[in-house]
Amino acid sequence: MTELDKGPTGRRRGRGARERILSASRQLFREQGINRTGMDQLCAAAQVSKRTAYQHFTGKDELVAEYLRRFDPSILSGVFDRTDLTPRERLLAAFDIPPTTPLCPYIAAAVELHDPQHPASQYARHYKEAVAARLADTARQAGATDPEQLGEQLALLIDGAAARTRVLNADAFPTAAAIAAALIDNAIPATAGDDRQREQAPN
Amino acid sequence: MTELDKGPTGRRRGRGARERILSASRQLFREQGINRTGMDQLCAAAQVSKRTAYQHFTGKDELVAEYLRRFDPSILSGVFDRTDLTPRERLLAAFDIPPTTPLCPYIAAAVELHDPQHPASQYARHYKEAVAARLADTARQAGATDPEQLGEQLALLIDGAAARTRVLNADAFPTAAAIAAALIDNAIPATAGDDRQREQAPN
DNA sequence: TGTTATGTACACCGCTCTGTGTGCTTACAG
DNA sequence: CTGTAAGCACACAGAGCGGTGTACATAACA
Repeated sequence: MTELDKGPTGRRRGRGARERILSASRQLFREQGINRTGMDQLCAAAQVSKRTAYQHFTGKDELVAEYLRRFDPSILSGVFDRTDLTPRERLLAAFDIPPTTPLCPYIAAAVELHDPQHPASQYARHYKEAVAARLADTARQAGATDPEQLGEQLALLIDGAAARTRVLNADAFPTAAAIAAALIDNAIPATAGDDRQREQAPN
Repeated sequence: MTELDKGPTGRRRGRGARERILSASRQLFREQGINRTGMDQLCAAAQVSKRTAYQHFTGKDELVAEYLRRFDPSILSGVFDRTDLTPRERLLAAFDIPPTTPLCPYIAAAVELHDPQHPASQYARHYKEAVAARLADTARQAGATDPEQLGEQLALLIDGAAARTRVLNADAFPTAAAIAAALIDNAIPATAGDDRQREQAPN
């Protein structure tokens, strides 16, 4: 129901099937999981004939991979580009996830597909590595003594919060953010960076 | 091939079907995932007729729940009972997982089943809460100022390492252990506990 | 106008899945 | 030896799955 109803030319059906399919994927794969969402149901939700879907994607596997590739915008990468925040604040902002996000789709895909060679699994791996790299970059800007290590640590915290949120059905990101604050303060020398003028994290 | 071959009376087939089924579950659910393991395949591996399987379990859902319930022994709970270790060492020992363990089956089940109401999902939730509680207990023995918080933090690290190991296909537990060491040292006052005589973790 | 790319409708294939029905065999206890 | 509980073999139902074939409709552009 979000942007399912306007193709590139404003028509409700007709041209723009690919975008409607991907939009429906984002909704259904998250709500029901990948394996529990059939192509029939997905096509019905996208108001697209099954035949058309298979003209845009060679199979469900390719659709799933493309679904993951289209995910990133503004979920995390937006955080790193916020120039209104100091590097340290940007690192912490990565833990301010909207509670609407049920589970990191990359972890979900890797677990559901259960095949490390699946295109979507490979993309999930690359994405996670890219996030860790961006965290490391930001850690470097914040003056961390070992930015790569801090980036990897923060990435692990994000994934832990995502997994735990899913299993426990309760938001685990505040806990992760508290750990992150402690790690960041430990990793940045007292005189480094440009934003050490904030108080010690409450932990 | 582990203990598939000896029922309660030592017979290879015949009496003891239930245990063979659960044993095969442990193997196949971990190797292939729950959804990708059919009852036919599972019964074949257990050398049990399908009819017998459905006389022991009302359905696959119940089997999956029982599979999870039978898992805990010695995977983590063994760590907490090791009296040869100091409390602090026990907390860290939780991160020394054998590399044979592909992914925490509780996270895997929660993601694969995708239904928080599923009996197995509920058990996974309870189990994760129990582990956090035991970590908190041990943290209290180690003299932590806020044991509940430390327990929750360490539990999150374990789950993060498990999830990240799965997605990246690379062991993330060393990273988690390093964070854990830092958190533990931060959370235990300098004079508390009985084992502060160890060197600073290399981080 | 006509051509072409795009999308539709719908039946259909082969496969796998969970779960049953039925009748037969075996192991063990009394 | 015999009764009974446990297990076995095997076919089958009913549904859902991913994916295809065919014939038709429409939108965009020349």
